[in-house]
Amino acid sequence: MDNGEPRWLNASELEAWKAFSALLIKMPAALDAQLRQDSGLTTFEYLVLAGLSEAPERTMRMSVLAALANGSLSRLSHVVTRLEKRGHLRREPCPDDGRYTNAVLTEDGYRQVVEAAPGHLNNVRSLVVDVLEPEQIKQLGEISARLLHAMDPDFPCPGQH
Amino acid sequence: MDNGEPRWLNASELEAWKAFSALLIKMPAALDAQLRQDSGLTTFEYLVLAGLSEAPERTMRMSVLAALANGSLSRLSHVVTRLEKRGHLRREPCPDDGRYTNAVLTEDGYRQVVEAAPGHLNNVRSLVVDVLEPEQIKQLGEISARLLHAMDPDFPCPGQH
DNA sequence: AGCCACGACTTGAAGCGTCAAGTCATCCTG
DNA sequence: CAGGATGACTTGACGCTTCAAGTCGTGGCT
Repeated sequence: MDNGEPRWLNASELEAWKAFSALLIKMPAALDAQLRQDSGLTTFEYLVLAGLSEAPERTMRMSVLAALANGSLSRLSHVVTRLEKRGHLRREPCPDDGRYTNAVLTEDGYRQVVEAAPGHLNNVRSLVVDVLEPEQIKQLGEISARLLHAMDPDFPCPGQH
Repeated sequence: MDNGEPRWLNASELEAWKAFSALLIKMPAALDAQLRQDSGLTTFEYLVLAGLSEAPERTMRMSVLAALANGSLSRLSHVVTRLEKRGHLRREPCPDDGRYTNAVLTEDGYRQVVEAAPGHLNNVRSLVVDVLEPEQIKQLGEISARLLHAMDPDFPCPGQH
């Protein structure tokens, strides 16, 4: 791992890293702020509801949903408890296998997503997509895929379509 | 704001956005995990200590430090309280103007940074810098600068050196 | 059948961040 | 030179995430 002298970043690497690391902090905050403001949802909650809204039967297993929203099962369980109290979804034991739990979006939860989605999309556009050149969007996609693959080899390797 | 029909993302925009948004969640978690594991520090705490270690007198005003670490003054105040309890730094009222508070890194805190820095640097290399082509690092820097500028016009406009 | 291991979730406590008030030193205005 | 007004912090409460146990079906082994 830590073999001998550390290799410091050169000037251009450092500049890129500083900007990128600031982005890693501020972009999620900006996305969260809009959703919180306009819909009273966190990004995580939005991902959960939006994920369910596109699933068959508007139903998904907890663990699948957790992966989709990039969070732990424990975190999801707490969030589902909150969303259940608000009436956006409900839990159901999986009929086929009692070890699994399904989350099911309610009508109320579906309305919530439909209401929140355009504002969120708009925000993604104005903060990211519409800010960059088409070329840069492609670059960002490739860079992101590479970095994800470096963190988790299960992530599809970039460079193969 | 929400003028008429929302414009959905096309396929390549969507792909890029999905990868990027996953990255926004997982990269900070991966950076935090290493620091937490190896040094018992959060990224924010590390930025605070590292910032102080490079400042003249190893001293910095709270509000400057907060900006440097991309966080609110309130958050910094809580963190400084914790770090003060651990002996990594101490508070001092600014001698020139009693409204300001300075944070001063202790010897103990300095050792902490010196110990943590190589592992963190190594992690930044293995998760980001060494994963990308030099060309991509440059692209990532430019993209990040643009996105930061879109969120906060005070951030130096990209394209002018 | 009965026992056990496993994996999917759930739960409670502890830690961290945010938000809204509150404190306090200095400046500014009359 | 009083009496706000301003701006830099501080504090406490609350909400969310994590971490470590705990619960509970199933499927495999004997």
